[in-house]
Amino acid sequence: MGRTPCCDKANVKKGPWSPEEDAKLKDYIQKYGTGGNWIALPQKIGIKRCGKSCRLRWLNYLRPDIKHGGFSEEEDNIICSLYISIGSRWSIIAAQLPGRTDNDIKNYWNTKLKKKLLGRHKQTQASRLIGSTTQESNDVNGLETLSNSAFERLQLHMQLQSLQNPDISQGSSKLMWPCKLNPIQEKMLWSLQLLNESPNPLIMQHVLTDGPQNVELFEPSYNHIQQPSNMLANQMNDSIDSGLDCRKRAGIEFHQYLEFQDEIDQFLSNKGANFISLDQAQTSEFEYLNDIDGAKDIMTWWSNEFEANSASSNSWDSNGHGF
DNA sequence: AATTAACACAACCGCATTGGC
DNA sequence: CGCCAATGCGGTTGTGTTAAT
Repeated sequence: MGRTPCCDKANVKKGPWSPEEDAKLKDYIQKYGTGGNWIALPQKIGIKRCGKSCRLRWLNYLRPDIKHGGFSEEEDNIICSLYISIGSRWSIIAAQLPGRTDNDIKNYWNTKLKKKLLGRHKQTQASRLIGSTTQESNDVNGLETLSNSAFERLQLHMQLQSLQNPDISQGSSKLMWPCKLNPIQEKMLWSLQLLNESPNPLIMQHVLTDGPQNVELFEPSYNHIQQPSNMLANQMNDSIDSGLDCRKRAGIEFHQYLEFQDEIDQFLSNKGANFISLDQAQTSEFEYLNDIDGAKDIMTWWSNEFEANSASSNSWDSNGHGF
């Protein structure tokens, strides 16, 4: 049973490509092209490789005009902007960066850029909670497990906003979400948490007590959704509910959350990059992303700020640019 | 100098999508 | 319209290199 393999695994070489294999593949494709059939290509060339492997090697390494490493600041900005807008659609992001491959950008994001933009912030959040209660510390750990593309995008978005309005992020007693979230962010949190199989109880408390009235701003499309009660939020303090139980008790169907996700994706697509005309009603919330240059300016400043602060590990905290 | 940890990048895997029949 | 092979794509793993101890 199961899937039929694309090639005879037993007679196929795996692992790093040798210079000879590279030369054979490159020469053949440059002379004759792929012939529209990657599966048959290895046999024609006389190398013991899977067709998919040949395709990957060509696209990611051997193809002419491929750039490796040395990402410029402008490329960083584009990657960040697009990641916030569309998430981990690496092929689309790569299409905006001539000479870059999706694999290269993905690796660059996962190993460098993400850490640069998110990793340090998480560390900052955790350090702020030193001295907090055990329950609160557990909540931070829970937040780590929450990390996914959408959540990272939300974090990036919030960070950009807090840079835009640093005053907003100060002076609140909220533990994890000290800044006032704009309605779409509230909605994203609400949606993400309820979709999550293991929602973070602290965030749930926030979104269930503070979120609903903000979410209502986005009506009428969600008038049909019964708002979760504050009692439910209190219960989250006592025990960690599964996301499914929570959804069930909130009286919300799964497809309604998917609508949330779609709307959020659509919203971010409209606001993050300047590819689609802006929705007038929501423009004021994301004016700083209305043009790509504005986003670039912020990202450039942010990147410089990070570099300037990276020498001393504590200085970042004192700047008040966090949540 | 040896060992271990962290990092960067190449390559693989398997699911989703596409297109021909 | 459904089936199936080829291709595309994103997540994950493997491997080589460098830094730290």
